[in-house]
Amino acid sequence: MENRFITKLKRMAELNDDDLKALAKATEKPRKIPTKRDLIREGDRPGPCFVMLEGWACKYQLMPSGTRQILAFMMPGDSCDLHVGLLAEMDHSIQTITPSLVVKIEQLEVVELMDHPGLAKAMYTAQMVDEGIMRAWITSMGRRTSRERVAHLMCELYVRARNVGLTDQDSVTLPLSQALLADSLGMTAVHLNRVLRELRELGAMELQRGKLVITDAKKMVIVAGFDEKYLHRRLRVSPEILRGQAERLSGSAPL
Amino acid sequence: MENRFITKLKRMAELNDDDLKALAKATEKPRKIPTKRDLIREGDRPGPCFVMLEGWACKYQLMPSGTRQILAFMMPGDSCDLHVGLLAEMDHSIQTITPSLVVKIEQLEVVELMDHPGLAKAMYTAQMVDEGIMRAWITSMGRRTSRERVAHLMCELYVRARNVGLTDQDSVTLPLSQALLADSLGMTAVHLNRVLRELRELGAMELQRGKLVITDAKKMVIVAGFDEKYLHRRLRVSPEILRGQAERLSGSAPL
DNA sequence: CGGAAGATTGAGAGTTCTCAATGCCTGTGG
DNA sequence: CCACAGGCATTGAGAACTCTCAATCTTCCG
Repeated sequence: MENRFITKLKRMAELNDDDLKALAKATEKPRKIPTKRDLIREGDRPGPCFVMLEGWACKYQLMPSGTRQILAFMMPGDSCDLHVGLLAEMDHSIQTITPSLVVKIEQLEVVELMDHPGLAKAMYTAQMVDEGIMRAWITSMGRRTSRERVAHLMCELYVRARNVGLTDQDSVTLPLSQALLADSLGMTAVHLNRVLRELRELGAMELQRGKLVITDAKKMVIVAGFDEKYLHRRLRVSPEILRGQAERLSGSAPL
Repeated sequence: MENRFITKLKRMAELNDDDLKALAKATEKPRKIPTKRDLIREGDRPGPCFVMLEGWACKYQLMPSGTRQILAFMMPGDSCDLHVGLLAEMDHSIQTITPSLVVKIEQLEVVELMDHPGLAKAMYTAQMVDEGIMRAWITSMGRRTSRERVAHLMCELYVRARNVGLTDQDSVTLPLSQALLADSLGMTAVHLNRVLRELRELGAMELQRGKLVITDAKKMVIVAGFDEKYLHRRLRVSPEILRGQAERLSGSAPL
C-alpha cells in the first residue's frame, strides 16, 4: 500500500501518522502516463509538482539546434522542484521515459503538505539531495573523463535505485537507451557506446537490454572516483532510521 | 544603507517594513573576509547560510587529482543554499575571490527569517533562480561548444551584475582570472584564452584587467544562444516591481 | 629592480565528434 | 509461425576540438 514516494520520504525524516496520512491522501490518485509524454514543457506556467510512483522520467532542456541536454533522471519515488511555481516560466521540460504512474500535486496542495513540519523536512531533504546530484553532474561534465563520467552516473543510478529497493543483487533495471544516457552525459551516443565497451572489457560493468549489471563494484568505484558518502550517506537521519537502513543495505553489493 | 542583498530580494517579492527590518537586522554585522578564504569546506557540518554584501566568491568541488570545478559564482547580493543544513555534510566548499563583506546567518536565524512570508517567498525565488542557473550550466557543459559556453557565461554574469546595479554601460568589473573562469567552464585556461581571443576578434566582447566589455551585445546574444527570458525576465513579480525594473533597465545595453 | 601571478602563443598528442554502414532485437501483420 | 519495419546498438575512419607541455610576455608590487 505504501508507495515508493512515501518509502523514500520516510528515510529522509521521521514522519508521524498524521504526516503519513496526508502523504497517502495526496498521492492516492496517480495517473497512468504512456512513454514519451511531456508532463510539463519549457515555457509553460509552472506550478504543479510531479511525483513518480512507477516508471522513469527525465528533466531536459532543448537547444535551438534540436539537441537536448538531460538535467536529471527521475526514478520511482522521485519528485521534482517544490518551488518552481515562483518562477514565471518553466525553464525545462519533463518527459516520461517509460509508461508511468504519476501523481500531480498542485501548488496549493504542496503548500498544505509543507504545513506538516515532518513532511517539509523530508521534502526539503529530498530536494537537497537532488541539488547535490546536480552539483555532481556539473563536476562530472567539467572535470571527469568520459569513462569516469559514465561510471559515475552508473554508480549514482545504482545507489539511488538501491535506496528505493529497485535493485536485485548487483543489477538494476535501467530503461535508459544509450541515446538517452548520452544526452545526459554531454556526449555522443556513438562515443558512449565505445566507453560502455571499455567498461565491459574492463570487467567493471555491463549494460544490456535495459539492465545494468555491476560486475565489479570495487572497480567501478575506483574508475568513477565515486564518493562513498555521496547521496544517501550524506543524509542526516535519526538513529532508528539509520538502523533500518543498515539492515536493508546489508547483503547488497559493497558499492 | 540598504545593502545589495536587500536590494536584490526586493526585486523577488514585495516586502513590507517588517520584512525589511528583519532583513536589515540579520545583515547588520557583516565580516570582512580577505581573498582566497574558505567560508565553509566540503565535509564540514553544514548550517549557516552566507550572504555576499560586497565582493565575489565561488562554490566549488575538488577532484582527487587536485583540479577543481566551480559550481557557481556569487556576486554582491547573492546568498547560498537555504536548506543545506538538512544534509549531514557539505558537498562543496565556498571561497572568496576578492576581499569581501560577508554575512553569516545561522540556520536558526534563517528559520526565523522564513517565518516572514514575504521573505520566504523572496528567498525561495532567489534560490529558484540560482537553480535555474545550475541547470543552464549543465546544459552549457553538455551541449554548447566552448565558444558558445564562454559567451553564455559572460552574458549570464553581465545580466546578473546589471540586475544588482554593478554594470557601467556595456561593461562590468569581473574580478575573475582566466584560470577561475576555465575552472567554471570545464575547460583549460589555455583554451579559454584562445576562445576569448576569438570573441575579441569577432568584435563581440573583450575581457581585460578584470573588466568585461560587451562590444556588441547583439553578436554576443547570437553567439551564446542566450535566451532573453533567462534569469530576470523569468521572475514572476508584481507589476509595480516590474515597472521599477523597466526604468532601471532602460538606457542600458539591449542585451 | 626582481619576483610572482596571470595572460599568450606554439606545437604535438589525445579525445570526441561526424558520417555512414551494418548488425541485432522486438513487435506487428500476414 | 515467419517476414519485415523500426528502433537501438556497434563499428570504422577521418575530421575537429581540446588538452598538455613549455616558453615568452605583461602587469603588479614590495
